[in-house]
Amino acid sequence: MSKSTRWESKDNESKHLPIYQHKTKLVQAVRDNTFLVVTGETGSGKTTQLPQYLYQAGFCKDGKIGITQPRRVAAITVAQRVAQEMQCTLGRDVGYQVRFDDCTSQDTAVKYMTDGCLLREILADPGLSQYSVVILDEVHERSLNTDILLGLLKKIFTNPAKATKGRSFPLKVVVMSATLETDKLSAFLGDCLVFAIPGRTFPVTCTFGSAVGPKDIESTGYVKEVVKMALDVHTSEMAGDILVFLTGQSEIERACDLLYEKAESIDYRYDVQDQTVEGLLILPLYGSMPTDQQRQIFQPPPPKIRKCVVATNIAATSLTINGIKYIIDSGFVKQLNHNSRVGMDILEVVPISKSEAQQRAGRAGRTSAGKCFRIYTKEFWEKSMPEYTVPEIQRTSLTAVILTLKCLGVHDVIRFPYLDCPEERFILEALKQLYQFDAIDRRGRVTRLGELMVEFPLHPGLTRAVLKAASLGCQDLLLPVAAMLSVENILIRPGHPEKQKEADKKHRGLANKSGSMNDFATLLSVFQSCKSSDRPSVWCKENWIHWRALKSAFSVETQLREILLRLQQKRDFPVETFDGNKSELLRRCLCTGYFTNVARRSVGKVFCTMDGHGSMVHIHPSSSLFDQEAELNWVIFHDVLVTSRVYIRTVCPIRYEWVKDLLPKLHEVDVYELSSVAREEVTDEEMIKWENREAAKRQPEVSTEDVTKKLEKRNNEATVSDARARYLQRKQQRQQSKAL
DNA sequence: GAGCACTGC
Repeated sequence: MSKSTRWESKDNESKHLPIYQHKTKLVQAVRDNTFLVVTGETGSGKTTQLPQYLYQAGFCKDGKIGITQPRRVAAITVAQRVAQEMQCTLGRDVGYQVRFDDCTSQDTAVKYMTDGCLLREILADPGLSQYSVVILDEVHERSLNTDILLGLLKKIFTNPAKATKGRSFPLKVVVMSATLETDKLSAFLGDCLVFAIPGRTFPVTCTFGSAVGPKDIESTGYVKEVVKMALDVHTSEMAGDILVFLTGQSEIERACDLLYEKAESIDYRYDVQDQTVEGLLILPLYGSMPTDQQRQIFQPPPPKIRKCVVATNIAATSLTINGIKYIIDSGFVKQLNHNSRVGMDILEVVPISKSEAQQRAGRAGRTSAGKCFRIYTKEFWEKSMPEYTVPEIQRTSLTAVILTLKCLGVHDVIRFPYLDCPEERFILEALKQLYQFDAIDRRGRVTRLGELMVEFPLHPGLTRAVLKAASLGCQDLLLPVAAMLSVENILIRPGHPEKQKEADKKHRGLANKSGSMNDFATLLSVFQSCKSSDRPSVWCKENWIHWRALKSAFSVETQLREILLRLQQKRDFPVETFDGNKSELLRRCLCTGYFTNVARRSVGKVFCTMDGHGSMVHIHPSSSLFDQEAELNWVIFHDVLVTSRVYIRTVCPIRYEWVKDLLPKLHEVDVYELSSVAREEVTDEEMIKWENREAAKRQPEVSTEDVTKKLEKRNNEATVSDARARYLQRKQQRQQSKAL
């Protein structure tokens, strides 16, 4: 008996899914078209069923079916469910692949994976020769990797030679999305067929409030307002759990405190149609919360108790809580925006988009009809909320992505088919940075170093430092540091002042233990101390270190080490010797990747960045260099944090001589010249002309003193001061509301 | 003198 008939005969609930009646037509549509857009809201069954239909229809005869997801858990859980439905062992016919966890085999025909994994696969096999069907799921979420995949798949078919290279059967591409902007998707893919499948969710009625209007974008009054609304719902609505959307940990904790206070003072004994609600169970939920505490959220509440979860956006897509009937929407979210004018990422509280508001509301209609209470006015909805969230590709630093594209042979990264084009200056900034890191040459072609760099799942600067260390034979110094910098924050700083003091003291102890006033060295020391400890989790607890984060740093370090080993086994891996002072080795390696993040002491405690923006920055108080006056004139830093000031974090003192030869590179390239190079293959003659012109333009040697002075004159760009001003305003409001 | 959401390789 063939496998497919075995599955066909299996009568289960999948036959009752909305997608089931469209099975034949859907399979035919995939057969007849190269591109197909499938839309359907949650509950349509498209993610679990379509791959099975295609399998049964024989699409796996020549190749695999690959389905991408933006999140790891989704890839894993969906694969588990499909394996169960197909009655096969997970990892055989049906499997999944995510970072650190490859559950596939030679036989795997239906493979769920994260979008990042497929992107990595394309790097090794640009024609995706192993696949007969590629399905991109959750495309409406517009994750960076999914957007890039979408462009790459479109591009494959604009070049028929590439599309058929290495394969004897056609590649089919299915793009799955919620019913948003489907016309745009179809148009992008050459007006391809759109197949709509009805969803299976329950209606959610939405009401607007009166608390937050268009003028209140800067207000923090919404914390109080959501609390009031939650209590209203609790005392006047039928049984069913509440989910409140706020923006961050501290707000959530404040809201929970207020809820406890107020809930005790009201009479919440209430009867509605025999369903008695006697109490309220208040649960915070945010990403950095310990995992076991997060698990509590999923427990059904005790009888006659109503659950009220106060969460960040983590509850919008990543975690699904059963039994939610009421949503309270603050209308705000914390969003990381890259600003190319100042070369900084700024985390800001902004109004959500209308589509995001609908997504939040939808969380109330998964098991029965629900209600969504928006605390903002209809006017706020109309005037302050954008239609759609700006896709990640338009608000993030593109350095790593552009390198990936270049390595895939996409020379013209400006005219690459983006569903939504990033601003040109974002692309130019990325090119400039890649040039500064020697990942591409002046003609925009990937260098040998760039080819090595693309293999690492790290920021290119950090990768460059790792590669430098590897060529000097001291990778053991850099690999742990790179791993520690690419996981969640390692040092825990609790909310209570007493515990804060204790944690700070421990952290200062760890910094001193590392022997040098250097935050990177502290990270290395923490990594090594914990690794050699008998009971690492206990050690972490004692030292206020985030054990979950450190564990993932261990995995990252192992992965980086494996990648490096693989690259070193190839023939021409660079080897260098170091004739300086051994104690400087770590810092010297860091300089090769962080010379774009150099700051020089200006006046007093103020430092000035040397990246061409000349931003005024302060050392963050969590740094071991905070308040260290002596001899500290030049530093490199890992990142920037804009709050009440512009702070640099994870800092390390350096000597000017170490970056002297690298710094001119920061001012060498005119991005607009680079843009013309980016657009087209340039002939040798043109290149020579261009280089001559550049050389003529290049100014005579300028001393760094002059550069600094010039830069200090310029204020930080408006966006940074705006962000600071908004931050200060919020802070002031918080203090006022506390005083009241 | 400290106020950072979420996701991914």
